[in-house]
Amino acid sequence: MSPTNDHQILENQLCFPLYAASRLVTRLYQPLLEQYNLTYTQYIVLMILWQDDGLSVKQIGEKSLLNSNTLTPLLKRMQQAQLLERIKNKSDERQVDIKLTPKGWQLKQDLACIPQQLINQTDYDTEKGKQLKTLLEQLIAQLK
Amino acid sequence: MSPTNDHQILENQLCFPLYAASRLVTRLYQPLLEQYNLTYTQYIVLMILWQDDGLSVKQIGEKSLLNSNTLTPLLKRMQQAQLLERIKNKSDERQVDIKLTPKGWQLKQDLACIPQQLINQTDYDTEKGKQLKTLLEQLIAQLK
DNA sequence: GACAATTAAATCGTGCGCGATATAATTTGC
DNA sequence: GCAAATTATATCGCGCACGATTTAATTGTC
Repeated sequence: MSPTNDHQILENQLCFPLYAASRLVTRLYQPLLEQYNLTYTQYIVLMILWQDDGLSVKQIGEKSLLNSNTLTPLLKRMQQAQLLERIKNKSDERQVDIKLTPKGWQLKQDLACIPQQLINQTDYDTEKGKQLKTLLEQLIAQLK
Repeated sequence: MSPTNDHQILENQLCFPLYAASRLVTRLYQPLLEQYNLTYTQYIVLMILWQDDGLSVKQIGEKSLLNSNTLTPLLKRMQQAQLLERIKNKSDERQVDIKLTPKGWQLKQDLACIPQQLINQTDYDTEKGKQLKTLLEQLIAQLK
């Protein structure tokens, strides 16, 4: 039994609530997304593409903060599910551009209700949500 | 292209910064923990045990918000690494109690510097950190 | 005290995450 | 123009996460 450092106590760490909250929120999404055979990470990628279709794997990685070792298999699964196409870029053949299929676009409508549904379901204070989002974005900016 | 709902934009969602920040912080820990052959989740479990040795798998699950399907294999790996022992509880044989080995306790000293090291490394504003922690804990309490 | 219900871990299958490395295409330097 | 460096994906291996199910022990009910 060594002397206890204040920082070593779980309750004093920022990292644990971050980790726990992230998982809890993902769990909240999961049952809603499951109806469309989507995972949470696939949903993130869809949101990126709905806003900016045709991005390359690298560009999706920059927005999602995921690398090809996660994205390549994930995008292949989404291609299998006919949500998107993977197209070699003509002018730079190293690059693979991702284009949503009609089915991928359809999901944008199908899932439109999800965010509001979660807000209602949890009735988490909107003001606190905004504060939390701002603080998280500052942290991300610093770590990225 | 369907009408864009404000909530469907990645930038307006709370869930994404939460997910991204959590991964970024884990990445920050990873190289430091790797020196001791630990993963981030194993580190969480160690912190729980340093504070409360001898807890059952269920109790560790309550504190970490992880279930046996994650904890059982993780604890077995930690047992393999001789960080802890898994002991059948005499008075209730369904229960497995987890006791740290000397090597598991030793890590408490070895890793004592990590939290401060990360604080220095990122020089993230302490006041913001506290605010963020409070907001996250409120969110967790609501979702748990 | 037998038997149904409950509880604690373990097991199984799938999909991330990510460090490390490989492969192939493009760019740079000379 | 060609070899070296760089860049974009892909591949590999391992360890989470977690829903669903199984197994074994305990508790509750009559």
